[in-house]
Amino acid sequence: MRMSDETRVLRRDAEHNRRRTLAAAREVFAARGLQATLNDVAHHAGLGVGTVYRRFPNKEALAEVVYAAALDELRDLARAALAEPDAYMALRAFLERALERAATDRGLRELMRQGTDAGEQITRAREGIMERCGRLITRAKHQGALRGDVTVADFAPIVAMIDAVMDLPPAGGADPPWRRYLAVILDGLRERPGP
Amino acid sequence: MRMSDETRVLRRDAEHNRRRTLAAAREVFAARGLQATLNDVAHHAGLGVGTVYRRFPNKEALAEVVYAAALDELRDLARAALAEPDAYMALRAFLERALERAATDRGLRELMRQGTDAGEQITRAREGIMERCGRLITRAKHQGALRGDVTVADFAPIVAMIDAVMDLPPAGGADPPWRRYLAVILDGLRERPGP
DNA sequence: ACTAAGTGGATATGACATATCCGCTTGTTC
DNA sequence: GAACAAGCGGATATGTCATATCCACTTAGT
Repeated sequence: MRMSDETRVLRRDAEHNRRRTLAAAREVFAARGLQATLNDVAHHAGLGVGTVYRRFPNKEALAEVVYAAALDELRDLARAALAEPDAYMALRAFLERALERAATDRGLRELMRQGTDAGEQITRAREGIMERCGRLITRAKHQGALRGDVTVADFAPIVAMIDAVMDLPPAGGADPPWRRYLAVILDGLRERPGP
Repeated sequence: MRMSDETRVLRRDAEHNRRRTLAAAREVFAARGLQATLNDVAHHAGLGVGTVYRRFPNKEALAEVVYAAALDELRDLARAALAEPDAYMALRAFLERALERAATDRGLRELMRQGTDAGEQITRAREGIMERCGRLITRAKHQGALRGDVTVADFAPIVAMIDAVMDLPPAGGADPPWRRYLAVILDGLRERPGP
């Protein structure tokens, strides 16, 4: 009985190059987004294109390996947020952390944005995140912290809006503008004491 | 003395096709954005590619003719807003109208977004809009309607954020979601009575 | 009827990404 | 240390796509 292709033990140099490929992919995707080519990744890793294609059938498969863990982390973050007593503060903290992670990684952002094509694992992680954030929102409403008209459907648009503004450079020495806009939006969605 | 090329009188059929080209360009750019090809435009107009290239040297020139008037209108709208007594309400009304116009026209949106390449006239119109909105914002602050930390620099990001969310379909029979998000953001930037 | 102007669309051009192929090198095994 | 499977590199085939031109043919205007 022979091992399946996926788990076959690689020759030492091959394993080394696989790691180099993944590290390079992380950097390149983070800096230039998923539209970077496998040639870019290969050269950034100091390898030939053929070497990369020997390990990964195409860019999507590589991206899946690179980002599966990252998305799982975010999902765990969302799960942890559900344990907090104050749902509004938990949601806010989660968004800040998740977006902070996204701020330094164009590829991650593109993956979160696009509903389609991303692989099985990625899709499942994203659904997990959505589901938990939905529950956070519902609880925050019941706790009277969010306006009654806020729903899960607002989650993706909020992320999209901040995403649109994420590349703005931090003015002066302060932190980047997107944090302020996130605060504005979340603030705008708070329940206000009636007049 | 002969007329310059720009104002030369076209043969009747040529003039007719020029108009058809412009009309087709308006529709195609509005629906698919500026990345639509001149081939698309030509065929949508029922013309050959060559015919379009005879009148317009390239896509940018065509886009300039198509959108110069539209941007001038927006600039006039901004100018009119400056005449209103309540600067905050004027700004809000202007944004609603301008974005409403943009909502039905991808090409217009792309033109407003990209700082670069757009032609002379377009650039000037956009600068005119920015300048007037800057003054509106300043006045709204002095009138105590906007928070002290709001500046002209917030204008482009606000537009970008709404733009990111503009293609969301109107849920149910209501009006499109971007209006609500614009309201949320503007509301979040209002000066609040101290605690 | 003559001709300058206009027309269509096949096609040249050039950019670019994906993926493969194969002669050569290297790690591993016995 | 020989033999060989595994791995490597990168030139190149392939495919896609947008831009822009060219020229044989048609038509408006006089």
